[in-house]
Amino acid sequence: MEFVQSGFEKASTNEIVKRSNISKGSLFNYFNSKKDLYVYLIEYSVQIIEQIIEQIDFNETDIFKRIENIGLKKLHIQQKFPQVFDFLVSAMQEESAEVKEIIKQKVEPIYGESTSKMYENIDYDKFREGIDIEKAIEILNWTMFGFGEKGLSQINTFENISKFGEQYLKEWKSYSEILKYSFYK
Amino acid sequence: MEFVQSGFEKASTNEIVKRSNISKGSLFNYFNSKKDLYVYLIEYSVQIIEQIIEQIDFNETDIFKRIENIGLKKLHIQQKFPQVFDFLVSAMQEESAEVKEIIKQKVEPIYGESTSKMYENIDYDKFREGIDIEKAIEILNWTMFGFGEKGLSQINTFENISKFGEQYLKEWKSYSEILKYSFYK
DNA sequence: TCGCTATTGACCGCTTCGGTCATCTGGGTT
DNA sequence: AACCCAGATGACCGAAGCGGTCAATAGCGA
Repeated sequence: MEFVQSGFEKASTNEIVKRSNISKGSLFNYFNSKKDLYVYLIEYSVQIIEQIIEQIDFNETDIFKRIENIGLKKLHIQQKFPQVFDFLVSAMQEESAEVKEIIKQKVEPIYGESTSKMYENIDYDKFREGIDIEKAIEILNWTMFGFGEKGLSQINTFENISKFGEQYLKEWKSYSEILKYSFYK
Repeated sequence: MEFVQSGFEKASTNEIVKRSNISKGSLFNYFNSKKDLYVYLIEYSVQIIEQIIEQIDFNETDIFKRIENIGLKKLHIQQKFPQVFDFLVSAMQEESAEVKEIIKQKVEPIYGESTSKMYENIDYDKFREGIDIEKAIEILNWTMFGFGEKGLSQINTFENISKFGEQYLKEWKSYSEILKYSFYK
C-alpha cells in the first residue's frame, strides 16, 4: 500500500488511484482530502485489531498456546486484509505533523492494550526456575515476528488459506518446541 | 537518513542538504547527480561490511561466541556510522529502476557472502540430538536482530561507547544463555 | 592586498502535487 | 424510446517541490 511505502506526506493520491481501480474523482467524492482517507484507514485498521483483542481466549493460560491462537487469527486477518498490520506499524513511525496527533490518539492506545492483554492471565509457573521470564518472552516475540515475516513471503504460494494455515501452524510448532525446551520446567 | 526513510526516488536533495550541514551547491560540486551520491554511499557502506567480514575469526567454532564477536564489531560500526546497515537494507528493497541494477551488482553479493561466511566452520556437533539446527539458527538470528534493534534505541543514552559495549555484551549473554540451554547438549 | 579555491543559496525549467468539476455513463422509470 | 440522475471519470488547475546551475561571496595562504 502506498501509505506504507511512502508515508503520509510522500504518498501520492495519483499513485493510490492508479493502484486501486477507482478514479481520482471518485476517491475525492468519498473522502474530502488525503488526510480524511488516511484517518479512515487508521480507524478501520484499529477496529480490526480490536476485534482480535476481543477474541483472545483468556482461559488459555499456556503462553505458547495463547500465542498460537492469536497467531492463527492474525494469519486469517492478514489473508483478508494483507496490509493492516504493516499500515499500523508505518503509522506509528509517521512523522508528518498533520496526522501525528490522530495517530497518537487512535493507534498508540491499541498498541499498548494489545501487548498487555496478550500476556494477561498467563501461567508463569510453567517456566523453569532461574530463567528470566521477561527475556524469554522477548525471545518468543522476536521469534514470532521473524517467523511471521518469513511466512508472509510464502503466503501467496498457496492457493488455499486453510491448507496454508495448517502448514503454518505445524511449522510454528516446531519452532515453539525448541523454545519450550528452554523455557519450561 | 533521508534515503532510508524515503527511498531513492522520493528522497529530496533539498532535504538531504538541510539535514547535513553543507549547501546544495557543495553537494553538487562533489557529486554530479543524486544518483552519483547514492552510488557512492552504497559503495562506501559495502566497504564497511566487507571489513567486518574480513575480520571474522574462523577459528572460533562456537556459534554463540562467533556471533558475540561479530555483534560487538557491528556495534562499534553502528556507533561510528549509525545508518550503514539500515541503508543497505533499504537499498535491497529499492524499487527505482535507476539504481536497481547497481544495487544488484554491489549489495546482493555481499549479503550472500555475509550470511554464508557467518556460519562457516561452525561446530554443529555441540547441538543436542533431535534439534533442527536450521530452525535453531533462525531463532538465533531473529533474537539477534530483535536484541540489536532494542539496543540501538538505547545507544544514545550512553555517553561512552565502551561502557555501553560492556553492558550490551553482558545483556546479550543472558539472552544467549537462554538459547544455549535449548540448543546445546 | 591579491589570487584562488571552496561554499553558498537564489534561481531555473519542469514535474508532480492535492483537489476540482464539466462531462459522461448506465440502469431504472415512465 | 425518452428521460432522469446518482455515481464515475480524467483533463485540468494553481501551487509546491523537484534535481540541478551558477554568479556571487567567503575565507585563507602568500
